[in-house]
Amino acid sequence: MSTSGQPQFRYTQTPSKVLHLRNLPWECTEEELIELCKPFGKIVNTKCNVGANRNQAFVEFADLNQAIQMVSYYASSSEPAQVRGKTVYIQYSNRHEIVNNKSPGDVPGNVLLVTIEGVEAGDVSIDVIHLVFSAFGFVHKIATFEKAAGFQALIQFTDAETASTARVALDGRSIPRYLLPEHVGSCHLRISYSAHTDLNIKFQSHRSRDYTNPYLPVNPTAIEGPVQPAVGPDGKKKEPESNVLLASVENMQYAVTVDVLHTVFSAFGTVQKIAIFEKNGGTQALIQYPDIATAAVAKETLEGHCIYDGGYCKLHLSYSRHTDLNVKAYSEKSRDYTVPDASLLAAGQVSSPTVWQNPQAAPMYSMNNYAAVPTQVPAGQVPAWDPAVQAGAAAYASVPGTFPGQPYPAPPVPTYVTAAMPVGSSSLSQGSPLSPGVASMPMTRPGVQPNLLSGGAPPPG
DNA sequence: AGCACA
Repeated sequence: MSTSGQPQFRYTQTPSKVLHLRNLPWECTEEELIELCKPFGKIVNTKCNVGANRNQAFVEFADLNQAIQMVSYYASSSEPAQVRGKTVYIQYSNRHEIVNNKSPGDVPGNVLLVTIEGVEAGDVSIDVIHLVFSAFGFVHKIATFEKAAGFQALIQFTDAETASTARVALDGRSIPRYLLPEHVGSCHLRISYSAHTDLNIKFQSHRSRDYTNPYLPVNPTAIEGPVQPAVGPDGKKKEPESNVLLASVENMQYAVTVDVLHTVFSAFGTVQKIAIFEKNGGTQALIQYPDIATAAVAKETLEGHCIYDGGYCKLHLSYSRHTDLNVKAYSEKSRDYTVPDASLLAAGQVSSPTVWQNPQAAPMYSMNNYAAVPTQVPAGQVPAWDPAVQAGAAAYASVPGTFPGQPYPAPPVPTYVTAAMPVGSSSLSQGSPLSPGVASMPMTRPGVQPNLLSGGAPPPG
């Protein structure tokens, strides 16, 4: 029994720089946590929304005495520690440092990632989002998209302070009912920070806005409506043509790289951009041509054909909804051949480990949100053929413009297969012919000759 | 209201 008047705890009471806080409101943000604790000392780390109910948190002070100050203060205070009116219980943690803190979404920035729970994309208009967030400061840009996590929006403010204010005020709150369709029940906002600092908005559309640039063109495809209008004149379902092709790769026994795709699709004209991504367990790619006509020819010619003999890497092509991909100029999974000094980029980025950004941000854009969002291709494995990539990159520096509008191509032969490479028939050979590294790159087994488009025309010669 | 994550 106790006669000391001090509360007895089942858990250790050894003082620690780290305090364990319980009974927090589940909406409690790091900012609120810091507000509560910083009068007692310098906070070097936090971890909030911990536990099944997300109602616990840890705060680490720079100095043990500061933690003791806080515990002592509230031990004798008549006013309990409170967050949002809830009494918060504070004790020493049984650990002495916070480890593994700070998921990327906790790192403050001027762009917020807002997840709107319990709604579909059509339920909350971009204007409503704009209205709600404009209460805290000038909203520069908004990009919205749908992910497995739900309907999400990136909101760009002027600075991290404004973003933080909005986050503190709105995280865990709901958009007012009168701004929503009647059928929407609750719609809580979950807000974290994005790693982005400046969104790349290409069009004003139902899914993205740039309020700093009223003259930004309206996207003719995006304005049509939510998803896939795709009805032909006869009322039959028909995907609208596009200069961007969506390729899905079936039976992918061999690596289908940006370089391979570039070689294959360049047979029909200038390939401007390529992005590779995973979807539903399969590999897909977006290939951007300058115009629909070129894309149409490529689509008709390549559909159902295989990149390699033996039925490997069979291509299925459709038109993408995108018209202009927003991809990294040079990454493992994407290429922008319209960037003038792609070779410099390549040289710089291939050797730079900082190419990959915030891994948490990546999944949100990794599927097919290339149009409205600064694309981050998910960090993949280091390619086994990395040296070949660099060799290939060198070759590609001369690629833009090397197929000047060649509208109806020669039969697509495997330009990267040494035996079949139409040297001299393509300006690819000028100055920097495809290196042996590129030529052999797709081969994972020496016994199998990549033979583009089996069933197509035989290679010349 | 009672100790994270790997």
